[in-house]
Amino acid sequence: MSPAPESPAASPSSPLRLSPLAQAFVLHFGEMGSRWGINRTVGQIYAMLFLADAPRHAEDICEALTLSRGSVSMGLKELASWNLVQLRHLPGDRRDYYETPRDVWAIFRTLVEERKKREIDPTLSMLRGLLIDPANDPADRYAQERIGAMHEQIELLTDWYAEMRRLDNERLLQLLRLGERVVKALEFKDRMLGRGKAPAATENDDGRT
Amino acid sequence: MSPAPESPAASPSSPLRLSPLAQAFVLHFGEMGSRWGINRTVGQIYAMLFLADAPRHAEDICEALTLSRGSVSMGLKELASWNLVQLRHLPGDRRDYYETPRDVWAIFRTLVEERKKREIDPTLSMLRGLLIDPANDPADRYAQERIGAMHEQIELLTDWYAEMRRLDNERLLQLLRLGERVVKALEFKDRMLGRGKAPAATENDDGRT
DNA sequence: TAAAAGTTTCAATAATTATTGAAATTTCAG
DNA sequence: CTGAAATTTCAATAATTATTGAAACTTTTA
Repeated sequence: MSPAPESPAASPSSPLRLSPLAQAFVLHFGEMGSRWGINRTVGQIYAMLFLADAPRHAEDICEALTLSRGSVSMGLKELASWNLVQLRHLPGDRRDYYETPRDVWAIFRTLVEERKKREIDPTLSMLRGLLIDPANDPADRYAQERIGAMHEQIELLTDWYAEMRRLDNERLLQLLRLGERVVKALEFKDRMLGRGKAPAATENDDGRT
Repeated sequence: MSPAPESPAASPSSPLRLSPLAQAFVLHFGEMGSRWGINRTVGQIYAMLFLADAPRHAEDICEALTLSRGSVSMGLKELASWNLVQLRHLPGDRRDYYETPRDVWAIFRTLVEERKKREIDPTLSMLRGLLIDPANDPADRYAQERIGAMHEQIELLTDWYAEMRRLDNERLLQLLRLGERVVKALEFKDRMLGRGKAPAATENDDGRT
């Protein structure tokens, strides 16, 4: 038994302490948070819920991560806005319980979708706006070309993404596993069409002229 | 004419003022910076260089964006660490000039590569570390399963990415344009193999039980 | 309808991150 | 070498963002 002298009969069933494994996982997510565009609190809450074998309520989270009630509430709100947590209710308990989707594919899809919404879509519409602006100064020809090229590229990618999004998990998996063979097929087709393109190994990318 | 009473003969050839088009573009990149994990200064410097029809030196950037010399130096250093700017030199001028790669595909590749390095690789090795840790408490069985699932998924994606990275621009383009047809082929193959999977349209994703 | 149990908000404050500009450093021509 | 022209560093400060916790709010039950 661990002789932890904490409020003895405080919470009937909550696992106040995280295992060392969970602890390490949670801390990493907290640290990475800033690189992923979320804050430490949000990263930790997500990590904890991801590992939990059952939905958790806010008080559980406060205790396990030693965060204030307010922080947890805001963190959960943010995770909800990312569609990364779902609300659950237990019979005979009116507290809000939270869990993360258990399907890692679903999580991945959600992340990509949300990042697209926040990081790409606004830029895409800004670019469109600039390109159709009637106040087109011919002196800006070069800049307009550059903006057009950027717009075209992003649109190509988002169109492809829209296509891929329609696939279910199983087909997406098939496609990923096909990876190498898709490349081979393209190279073959290319050769058949007579284009003598080189094998395109790890491209020489250094800055020399 | 705009009667801007600024140092009349200050810099001989530098285009101090950005056009309204460039201005809008630069401001947007500054604002989006925080969502992309860079700061406003860095976003603005990149945007300005992206639109420039020739390499620019630091002083140019200071004037065009009204930033301090120090900020610009640090911003350029950061962009260099992302491989998003290249150093250039003009004959008879010992100042450092900077430009962005003009190929939008190269930029895209660089961005993906760098984000992977910073946002995914560290997590992947952390997960590996946790999974092979000899101090495996059997009580953590569920958490270990979850961590394993996450690791597997990320590895699947990074392996696929490694495959795709080997393609040259032209083949990547082909692949993107193929998008829809790849899906069709998979669906067809599936049907031939007797699996009666439904058409898998925009998945029903709402949180109801 | 009131009390209880829970959740959210938000102003204050802590912590972090960005920016400046003066000083140190580097580079190169003479 | 020396001095001028450029770049970089870094301590100070400004700006932003995260976190807390008390008060306001909501929902449910008695």
